Amino acid sequence: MKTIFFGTPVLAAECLKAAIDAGFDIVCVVTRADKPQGRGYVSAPSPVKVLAAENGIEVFQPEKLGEPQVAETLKSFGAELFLTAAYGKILPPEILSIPKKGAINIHASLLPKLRGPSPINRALLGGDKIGGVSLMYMDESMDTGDVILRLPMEIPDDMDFSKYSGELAVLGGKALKFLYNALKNEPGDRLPAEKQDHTGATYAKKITKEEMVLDFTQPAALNYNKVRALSPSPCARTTVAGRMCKIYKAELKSGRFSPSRPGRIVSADKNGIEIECGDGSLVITELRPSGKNKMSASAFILGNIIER
RNA sequence: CGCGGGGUAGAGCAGCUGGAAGCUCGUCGGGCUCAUAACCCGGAGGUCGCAGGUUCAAAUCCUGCCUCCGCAA
Repeated sequence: MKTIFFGTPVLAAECLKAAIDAGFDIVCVVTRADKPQGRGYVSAPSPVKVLAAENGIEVFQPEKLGEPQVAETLKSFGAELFLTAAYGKILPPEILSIPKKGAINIHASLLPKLRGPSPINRALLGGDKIGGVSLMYMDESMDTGDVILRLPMEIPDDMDFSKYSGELAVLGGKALKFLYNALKNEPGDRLPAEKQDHTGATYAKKITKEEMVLDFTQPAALNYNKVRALSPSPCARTTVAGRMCKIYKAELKSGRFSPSRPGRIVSADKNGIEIECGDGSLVITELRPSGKNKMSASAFILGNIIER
């Protein structure tokens, strides 16, 4: 089944791999144009592009999707299906209408919950107990199309971003496998899909820099969720001993303190750096000071003076 | 040429206005104690990222390189 794949970041690359494994004949990969990024401002290919190159798949990197040439180029591949995963752009109607089997998006939430760019982070930030992936037909707005399949999974309290993404990638692989078989056995072009309940929709907007900073006047649980939702990237931050640090791991500790002073360092020892929050406290166990490597809290304490 | 901070003992750091390599933890040996992640005494462990240069003398100044990281996108 000739398919064109759209995607850019790491997660999309994992989906692409899963799609290849599932049996889709990926004839072309569309990904964002290389742009200068990272330290030194060097132009780097997207993870999807790298993977495509490894598999000998043609890569197409249009600047603007609206231009007629783009649609022409996409048509020239004669693909029956478009598959997207975190491509980052809304496809215009003239492109959506090209493949006869439709354009299907894989999204990391149980739609209509958490539509938008950061469903994974938001699920953890919100302390959701259930998450998953959805397959849907794309329409002209963000994640609002008819849903083909939802695969749910439980989210344990101690799950962090990297773990959750990993598990979602596995689920996504299963979803794609299902999709491949379903399309193969489908006499028509479209699979059965149900409309979303738009009244129950929530939106997972991007994480802002302000949100990454821990706020110790807030309950410890909230800060804990922040740490795990953003680890290992982009990472929750705060200043410890006067240094900006990324916080990779932390533990939750409930309890009350009589002279309530949020942000106070309760203790700093081998077990970590315990900081009082609005309700309970947060024990930082793994962090990275700016300009340094990741280290355990106990190591950090050895060379830094911690004032209570 | 986007901006910036590092690379010193197993770990985390100080020293960097040039002149005997240090701190905390760990580790090893011994001691104390009913006992201890406690305390006391003692020891081992470092080509100061690499390569040049300046100097009587460089971890410390200069040049190049390697490498790790933060910001911004």
